[in-house]
Amino acid sequence: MRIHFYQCMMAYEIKTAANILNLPNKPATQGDVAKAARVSTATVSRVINQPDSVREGIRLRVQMAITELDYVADAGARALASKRSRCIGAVIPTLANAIFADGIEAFESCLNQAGFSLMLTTSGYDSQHELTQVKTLIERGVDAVMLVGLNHDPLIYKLLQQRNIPYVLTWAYQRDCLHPCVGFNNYEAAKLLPVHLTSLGHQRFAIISGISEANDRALDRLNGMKDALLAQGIRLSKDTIIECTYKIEAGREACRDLLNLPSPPTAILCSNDVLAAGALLECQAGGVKVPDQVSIAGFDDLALSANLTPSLTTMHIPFKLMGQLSAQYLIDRLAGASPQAQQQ
Amino acid sequence: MRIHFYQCMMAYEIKTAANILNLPNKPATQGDVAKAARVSTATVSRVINQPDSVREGIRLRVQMAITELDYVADAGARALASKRSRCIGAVIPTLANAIFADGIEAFESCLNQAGFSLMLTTSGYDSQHELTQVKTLIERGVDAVMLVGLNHDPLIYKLLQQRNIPYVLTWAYQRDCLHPCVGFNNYEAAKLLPVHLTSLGHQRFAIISGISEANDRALDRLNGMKDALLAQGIRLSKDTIIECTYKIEAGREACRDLLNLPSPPTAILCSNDVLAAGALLECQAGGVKVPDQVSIAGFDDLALSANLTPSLTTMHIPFKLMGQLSAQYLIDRLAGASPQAQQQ
DNA sequence: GTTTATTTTGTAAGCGCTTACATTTCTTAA
DNA sequence: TTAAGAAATGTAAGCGCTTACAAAATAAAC
Repeated sequence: MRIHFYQCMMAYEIKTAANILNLPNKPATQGDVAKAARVSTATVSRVINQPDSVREGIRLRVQMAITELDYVADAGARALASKRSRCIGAVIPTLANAIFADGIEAFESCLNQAGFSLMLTTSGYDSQHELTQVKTLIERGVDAVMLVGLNHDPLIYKLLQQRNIPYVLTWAYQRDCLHPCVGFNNYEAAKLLPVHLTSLGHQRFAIISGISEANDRALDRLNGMKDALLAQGIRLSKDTIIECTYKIEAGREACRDLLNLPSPPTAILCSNDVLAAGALLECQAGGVKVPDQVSIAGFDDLALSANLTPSLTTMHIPFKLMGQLSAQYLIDRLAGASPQAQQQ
Repeated sequence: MRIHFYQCMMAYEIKTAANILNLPNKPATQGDVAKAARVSTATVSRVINQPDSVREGIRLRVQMAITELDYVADAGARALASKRSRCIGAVIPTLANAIFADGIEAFESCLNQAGFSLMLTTSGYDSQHELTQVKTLIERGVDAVMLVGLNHDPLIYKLLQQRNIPYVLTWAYQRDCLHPCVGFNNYEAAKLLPVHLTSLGHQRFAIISGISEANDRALDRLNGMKDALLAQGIRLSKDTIIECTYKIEAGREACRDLLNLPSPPTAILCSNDVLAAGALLECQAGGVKVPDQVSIAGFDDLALSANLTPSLTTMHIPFKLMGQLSAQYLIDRLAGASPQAQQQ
């Protein structure tokens, strides 16, 4: 049951004492600080950017003036003069999927610690929109870019390389990828699920996949599952492979369709945990016993998955780590290093 | 069951033909475009910022030159000269909670359509960290800021007002709030849940709440529930109110503790759906019948909630709308308007 | 106490854009 | 046709910072 309360309230433009106070003095500039501390602007700049190069007495004087005047450096001027915005852009398909939300959280946290800010955009799984978003990020002057997945409009690479903007692909990995990437091999990982389930004796399979067009991760997972089944001599008919959006309702619906087939599957492979959770919940709602009548496997290892009853068989993916490593790679690149590939 | 595959792979620094091509020509400037189109830089600027003020012939010539040269305006220079970064900052507690992820997605999408980019940071429910993040956003030169909840370090307001940076508080609403806010009244909304459940005849209640310290939404919800119960003559003992983090495991654990009480509750009120889902799943796992033995109510109306069996009683919250309205408010403010408060 | 090497600080030239203002070009009406 | 007004374009002055380079202050060596 769903209770509704206020839809949404707004309160705007309240006049407070504080609001009235804010009219006057425009923000202090570096010049103001310099004057107050009786030094040149160059010295103020040094105190901010390379404090060790300024003698202690003067440094303290400048820092005091900075505090005194509430000085905050102007980002635009700084970026213009230094050619660095200290912002890193990311384009992810959507925040609605927890795997991106978690990964981005770790990504942002790393950037933050290194003194960078995150500019975040979403593509909605649309590669043309992704291109637009990359262009926007470039216009905003980001120092580096993070993208999800391996397949992107070639123009994206061209634009980034032209401007010498470091980038990293993540959430996926391919040994011979032409671009720096951080992730794992979705195809190989997906092959493990059918192996596990056939070892339990299952013969009649079905797959609930994400939309494989324009989502290389979904496609790789789908192909991995299909190929692993083929290797066991199992070929899926068309009606046992359903593609749908990554929504729990979609997973339920797909599962319902599968269970209504003349000869329903005994094992349902899902290309992510949201779909798998949907399938599992549909079974519960429909009184279908899991895993007695049907086994369900997912992919991603969401927090939810372990807490369902029965808990979901799923493929664990280290999203946080991926976010951290991607961030670290870009940070290292911007620091002038050439990070070495490694496996963790 | 959880299957592990590769932890995480990385491939870096692959040399490709494309990589080698990118050495030369530094990006074109407005001056280059001006020269190519045989106009002044002012005209180029106008073509970009107020195309209608340039005659068609020249406009086309300039646009052609822009395309030809792959010209992208320098964000820093633009911000410096125009005093506008076209970036809006947001500080949210965490992306791990779907309600923020969804709201932010809508927020970003609105900003995007209006030509703004989102700079996103997280505070981890720590108000001092939130202050730091706001400072960082100011340093990055954001044009406006969005914050979650009503209670913030006063210094945050001071900093924003000093620099005349518009801001909006969201995810919460209070009639006499001194700051622009978009949201709903968590206290009043939370009062409705006990009302509903007492009307079903429940008498023994328990509450699973988020950490109320440093989270005004959680506190308001908790107080709303307690007060509504008190109004019905029901006073909760200390051991029937559990505060925990917004994690599904925490919800399960809390639920387990509650069910093990000498006189367990027949109704459990949870201050969000993640906790409620945890509680519900714990009951399922423990064979406790819902709603026969215990009723569970949540808050937020996550996609998951409607799909559990039985589905969760929950309070619907219009997160997307809140994100959209917050974005619109800030956009309007930046456009010079004084948006009028309204209720949707 | 000089002279020289070293470190610290100041000077000033941009960075690439926007925009007020001056100038030119085009309309329009007499 | 021409003068006046309107519209389009150009000129050039910043915006606030970083950073070569020059100058000054300090330390080291003689």
